Amino acid sequence: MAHFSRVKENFFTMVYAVVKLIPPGRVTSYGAIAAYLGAKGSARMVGWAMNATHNLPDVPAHRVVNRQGLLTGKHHFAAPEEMAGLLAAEGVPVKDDRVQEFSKFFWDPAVELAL
DNA sequence: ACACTGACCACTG
DNA sequence: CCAGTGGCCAGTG
Repeated sequence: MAHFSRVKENFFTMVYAVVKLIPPGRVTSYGAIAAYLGAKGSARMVGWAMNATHNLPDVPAHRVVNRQGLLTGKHHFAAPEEMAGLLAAEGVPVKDDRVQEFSKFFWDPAVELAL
């Protein structure tokens, strides 16, 4: 499943695929996903892709935060508190819209899905 | 058809 | 060390 680079899929599709693979209780960053997809500078696009998901249940956008562990996308959720709530429910400590011990819960696709 | 923007990140000066 | 800017893709005005 980790051969997205091989396949010429749409960026959005690849982003969705990676996000879907994020295990519960873990979080990753836009940049990490972009880097894994081989598009380092497209971190912005990753967030955009999430926006395109709107509210797809299969795409846990709440597990995707920025490099600082900040819940930058919470504003785009149905309810701003929903993002932090979902993370907290999975065991990820969130305080003041920021993931505590971010490095500890960070899930890097380039490492976890390492080939 | 052009330009700007957007849930970002890393490199320069 | 803080500030500025470039870069990537796609959608919208």
